[in-house]
Amino acid sequence: MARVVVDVPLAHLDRPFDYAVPEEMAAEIQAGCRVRVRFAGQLVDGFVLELADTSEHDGKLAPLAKLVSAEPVLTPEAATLARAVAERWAGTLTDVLRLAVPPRRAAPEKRPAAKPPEPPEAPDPAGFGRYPTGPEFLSAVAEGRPVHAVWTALPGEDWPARMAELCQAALCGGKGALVVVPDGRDLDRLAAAAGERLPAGSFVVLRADAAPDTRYRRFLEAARGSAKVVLGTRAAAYAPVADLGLVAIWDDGDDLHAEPRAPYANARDVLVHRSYLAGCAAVVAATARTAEAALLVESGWAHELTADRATLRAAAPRVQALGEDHELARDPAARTARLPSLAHRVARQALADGAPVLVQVPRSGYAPGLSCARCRAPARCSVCAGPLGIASTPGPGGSRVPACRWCARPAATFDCPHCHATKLRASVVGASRTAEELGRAFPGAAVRVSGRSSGVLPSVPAGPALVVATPGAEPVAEGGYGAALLLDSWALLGRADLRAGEETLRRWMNAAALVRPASAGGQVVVAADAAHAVVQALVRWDPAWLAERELADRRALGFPPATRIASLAASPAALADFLEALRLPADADLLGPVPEPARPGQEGERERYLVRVPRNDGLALAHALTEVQRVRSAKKVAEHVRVQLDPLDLV
DNA sequence: TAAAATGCATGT
DNA sequence: CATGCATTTTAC
Repeated sequence: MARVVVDVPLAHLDRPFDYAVPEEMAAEIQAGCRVRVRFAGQLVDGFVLELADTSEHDGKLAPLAKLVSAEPVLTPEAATLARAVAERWAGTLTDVLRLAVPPRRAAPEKRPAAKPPEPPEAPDPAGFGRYPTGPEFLSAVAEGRPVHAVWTALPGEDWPARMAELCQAALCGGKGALVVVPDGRDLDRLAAAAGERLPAGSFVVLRADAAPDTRYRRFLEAARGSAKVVLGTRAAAYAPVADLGLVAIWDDGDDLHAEPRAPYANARDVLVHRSYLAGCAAVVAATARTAEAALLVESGWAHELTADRATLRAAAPRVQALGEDHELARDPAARTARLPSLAHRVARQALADGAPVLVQVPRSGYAPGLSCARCRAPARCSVCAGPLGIASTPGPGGSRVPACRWCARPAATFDCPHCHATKLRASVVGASRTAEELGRAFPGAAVRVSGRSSGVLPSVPAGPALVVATPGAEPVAEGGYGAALLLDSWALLGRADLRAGEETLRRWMNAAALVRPASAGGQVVVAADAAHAVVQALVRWDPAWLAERELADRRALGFPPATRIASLAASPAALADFLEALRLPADADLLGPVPEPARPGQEGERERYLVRVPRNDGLALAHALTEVQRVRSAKKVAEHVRVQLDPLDLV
């Protein structure tokens, strides 16, 4: 008898069904195999969850229609994890399994399983030598102890190397390891570092954009245990890893870690839960720190893996806020680019030292620019002459106040210096336009652009050049940047988002971490008001302080991670019906409804409710939501209600 | 897409 | 109120 999870999307059928195992399959079949079964008349795909002698079902069992493959691709550990994720995020096991197991390909299965390479030597503890508890942590991982850390990487840290050393520690102790990073570029760096430290064939790289055969082949190498280290992007959080000893995530605040498909689980939370199920070590790592990571520390689940202040001072660049320096550069060339004088001085000095300069600018489209409605000249800040822009999302009260993208000062009124018109119009100013302007401010300097539209550069060589990049697309500079100008203060003011402060510091620090230490002349200029807490956190290089503050603020406001919030989105009628059936936990608050912005492919009015419960009632809330989805699915209600737990876009 | 359950018109 | 046929529902 085989217990099978069938690939149907209906919530009320999200449970195992028992099938008889025909004689001819009995020898080959095992838990984790793909099968096809006749289900309500149709042939559907499924996975064998387990083989058992007796069935709870009291009708007669239908036989399995086909054993698709004898390869056990859904390991018991992955099945348990997927079930837990479905439960916690009020989704179905089937939805999670679609992320967890890549589509089958016949060719890679024919290749014989390779023998796992011999374990490597223990890693050099010097890599983590700058963190007081680093070498100790590394040996705990090697000994297979379930230690948990929030690792705050030093600026300039070669984090791929450190992650590879953690994997090396797990391997030398006979264990496997799993590291999840936000994007393909980070994965390339991590894979290169792993290649230098881990035996050939001991690790695989799982990426969503790989060819289907490649993807399945690498997945099989992990499932068969021939590669005991898995490096990948968010879906790799579910990858099978033999003898899992360590899970790790890099830059947990990056929203690429949030899965956009149901049930919308976040890679950090999946890995934290996985480390609990597997009883293994866990590392939540970043240059900055999220409120969620701060809670892991505060609750005692993780200890801090951080350097002391003296080490930090030696590694960090000098950071200055634009502050009261409103003065435009005296240099005539700089005046045409209208760069604040401090930023201009710092950049010029770095270029003169023969070093590249990083300029972080807002993502185009994220914040459209503004120009004079009459003469179409770009609108400038009256204080620092930076470009004016308008928030892509309305601020508090629904207002859309134009503000400076460099110094973040709001521009309540506009008086065009050329034609004295007072009306503004939207215009698109991308990174390339900024690059052009900057090129004129620094004649002779090479200008390179790295962004989504122009292409993301993985790295730039040493030598004087201006490197204009959007957040998350900053190339690594050989030898480090001499300076960085952070002109993306937009996120601070332009977003009413709950995570705006934390996200701003994350972007700034990820860019500033690529700059040389102050002792080697490294300088950072941030175009924002020095009085702001986020700016202070950057100047003092104290991400833990800001994260604790953020956590306290969210506790005061009743937002995650201090609470758990579910978002329910659908038409008003469907929501009324859903809420009618919903049996909320006792301490739940219902907030809303608010209008939901229309999305492509959706018609009709949509709105959204939020349901808030104390953190400890999160599972009870998820269960209540799942129950309603089951009832609606069984009643064949046509309209789907989108349920998201702890969504990132809370306001 | 197969079997079972249910609905419904028809004839006694 | 059986009977036969069509439609809907179930789901192993």
